[in-house]
Parts: sequence; structure tokens; C-alpha cells
Amino acid sequence: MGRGKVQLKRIENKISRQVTFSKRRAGLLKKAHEISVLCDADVALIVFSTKGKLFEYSSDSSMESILERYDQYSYAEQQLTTDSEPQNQLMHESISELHKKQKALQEQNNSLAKKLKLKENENMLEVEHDGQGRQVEQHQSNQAAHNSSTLLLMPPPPPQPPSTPALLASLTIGGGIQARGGMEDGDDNDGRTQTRPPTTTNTLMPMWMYRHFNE
Amino acid sequence: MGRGKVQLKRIENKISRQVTFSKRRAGLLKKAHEISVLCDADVALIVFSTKGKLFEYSSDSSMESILERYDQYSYAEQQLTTDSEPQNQLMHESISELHKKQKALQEQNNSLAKKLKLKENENMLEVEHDGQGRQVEQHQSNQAAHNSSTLLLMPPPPPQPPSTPALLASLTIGGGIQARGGMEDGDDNDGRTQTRPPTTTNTLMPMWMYRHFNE
DNA sequence: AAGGCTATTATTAGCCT
DNA sequence: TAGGCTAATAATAGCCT
Repeated sequence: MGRGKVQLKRIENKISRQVTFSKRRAGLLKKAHEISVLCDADVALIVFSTKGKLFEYSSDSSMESILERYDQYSYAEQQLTTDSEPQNQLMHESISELHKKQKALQEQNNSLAKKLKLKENENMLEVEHDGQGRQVEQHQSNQAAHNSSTLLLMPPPPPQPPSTPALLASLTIGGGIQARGGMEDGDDNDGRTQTRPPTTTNTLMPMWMYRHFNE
Repeated sequence: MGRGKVQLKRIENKISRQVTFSKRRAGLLKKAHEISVLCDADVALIVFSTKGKLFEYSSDSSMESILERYDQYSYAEQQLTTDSEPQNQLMHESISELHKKQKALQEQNNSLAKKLKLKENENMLEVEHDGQGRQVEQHQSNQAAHNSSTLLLMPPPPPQPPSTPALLASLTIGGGIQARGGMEDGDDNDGRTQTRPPTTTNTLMPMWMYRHFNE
């Protein structure tokens, strides 16, 4: 839908890709919202840009509830598919093994993350970014509209986090669009021992006009 | 985009809603896939119909990995609200490295899971394998190929005492898009703050599975 | 419900600022 | 680099089968 047809393949031009991502993301979020309203469906959409920024939408009040529901399904499905074939036991075990290894790695990760955090806290006094990878930070005031509150959550740019310290916890209400910018890809922690944190954090942002939010 | 404009409000007519849901869902999944390919983004999309059927898409080989990343992100977000030390670059890189390793493991894992699933489908359905000749639209597949299987989990409905848990599963193809049908929607039962469970466990069909589905 | 088939509206690629 | 501005392409609502 544009001046020209487009091939379904990775856009090589970095800038074009970024622009397209931004535009299509907005469209995708909108569509997700539409189907949730029109068809009364529960939708959860998570998008990570190449650079690792996170954008999300959930028709429900919280992404959490939908993911939980999803987990239940996955779990259920697996229960059903599991015992039907004894021969698959080996494969199941293999998978289990991989999970363990994965966990080990994650724990190392977690350890590193903690050290990192500690170190950062020590250096916290110093402010601002260096010069190289500049991160543009966006801040916007919030507004509200629509029966279902839609929020855009803007977290601190991870790569070179801003000086903006703590954020006010904000209430997340009805379904809406949430988008959070995020870390490059150096985040981490233990994925297991961790509980899904409530979607409450950060600054509230507009809503429906999540359009052109940024990346 | 049709014969008439449409209001962004719940479609009251049940049939129309269902039809619209079906069509828009396809469109949404397609869009999700497109952005993931064009912009090299990781996407996870979960949709529950009003009746509780689940449909999902994930650009990655597994929904799980993306959700995990999401969790980590959320966690990291609340943990690392500050970080502007260029000196931490090394640590960031280390972490990044670990992430890659993790991903590699996860891919193996997914690969196994996929084989397992295929095998099971073949076994329980005695369906012809889909091999390569699958009719893929514009979805391309790689090792992390998107498989799309529609499973109908048919648990004995609670109201009417169960007898023999029947399991129906149908195989549908269509790269990149996964859809799983499920049981009817339902409130919840016990689980409140459930953590994402390791993808492997052996138990009998969970309580919440017992729900009639169908439309 | 699942697929076609348009007539129409919606989305957006390529540009420009 | 984020927003406009179209021209074109894409998605689909309403109908039929």
C-alpha cells in the first residue's frame, strides 16, 4: 500500500527499515486494538525492534493477565500432547535437559546483571551520557480519552539510560496500548525465579495517538 | 475497507462478529509476520476469541522465548532504572553474549520441540507429513520456521462428568502463523499469580482444562 | 464456518520538510 | 528524525455459494 509494492523480505536500508517499522508498528497496534474492540477479543501483542526496544499492546488491563491465560493454554496443550506418546519420552527429556542448561546460562546472566547493577549504583552520582550512542529521550505528559484507557509507558532508555531516576508508579487501567522503549539487549536476569512484574511503572503517556511514538 | 465504513465498537451481531474476527485475525497475523520480516523485529501476538479460542503468532521459533524476553525486559526495566556508565559497556557486552548463547540453546530446544510436535501429530493423527510442499503464502521458513498447527483440545466439560478425555487435533498449514484452538473461555479457577512454568511437566489434565468448548 | 468476489475504505512507501 | 502528503497497494465488509 504505497507508491510501490514491497517484497516480503528484510529491508536492508537501515533508515527505511526504521521508518517502516515505526509506521507499521503503529498500524499493527491499531489493528490489534480494533479486533479486540470489534470482536471482543483479548489481544496481547509484543514487539521488539531490532535494537531491542519493546512495544506492547494488550486489550486487557494488563499484559500480565493475558500472558497468564496463555501460559495456561500452553500448559494444557502440553499436558495433552505429552502422555499420548510414550516413545517421545526421550525427546521430552532432551528438551528438559536443554532447559536446565538454559537455566544455568540464565543464572550466570543474572549474576552479571546484578554485578552490573551494583556497579552502576556506585557510579550513579555521575550523570548523563557519553557521546557515542546518543539516546533521544522522549517525555510526554499524559492525557486520557476513550473508555478504555490506553497508556504508553515510556521507560528509561536502557542502552545509555538517561538521568531520569525513578519513575512514578502509575495505575494501568483498562485495555489500551502500551509501549515501552527499552534496552538494547543487555538486559537480563534470571528468567525463572522471576515473577512477572505488574505492568505498573514509568510515566504515563497519551493514548490512541500512540502513533509516531518513536523507536 | 469494505463496502462500508465501520465503527470502532463491538459488533453486536454474533455471526458478523465471528466472520469479522476470522478475517481480521488473518490480516493481523499477516501484518505481524510482515513487520517481523521486513523490519527484522521479534513479534509475539496472542489472541483469544470471545469464546476463548487461542490464536498466536511469534516471529521467533517459539512464543516462549519472546515472552521470556519480555519478562526479562520488564524485570530489567524495574531494576536498571539507572545506568549511564560507559564503562559498563563491557559488561553489557558480556551479557549480550550470554544472551546469544541462550538463544542458541533455545533454538535447539525449539527445534526439538518442533520435531516432537510433528511426530506426535503424525502419530496421533496419522496424517501425511507436511514436509516441504506446504502451501506457504508469502511466509518463508527457515530453521526457525514457523509451524502452524491448529489443535483442538477437547476436554470433558465440567458440567457433564467427563468420561474419556478425547483429543482432537487437526493440522493446518500456513507458515509463520500458529493457531491453536482451545476450549471455551472461562473465568479462572485457582491459579492467580502463576509463574511461567518450565515447559515440561507431567501431570494429569489440569482443572481448568475441564471446560467445554465449541461454538 | 469456509471460501470467492468486488466496491470501498484503510494503510502505507516514497518523498518532502 | 519525526511528521505531513499523496499515490498506490492492501485489507475487508457485505454478499453469495
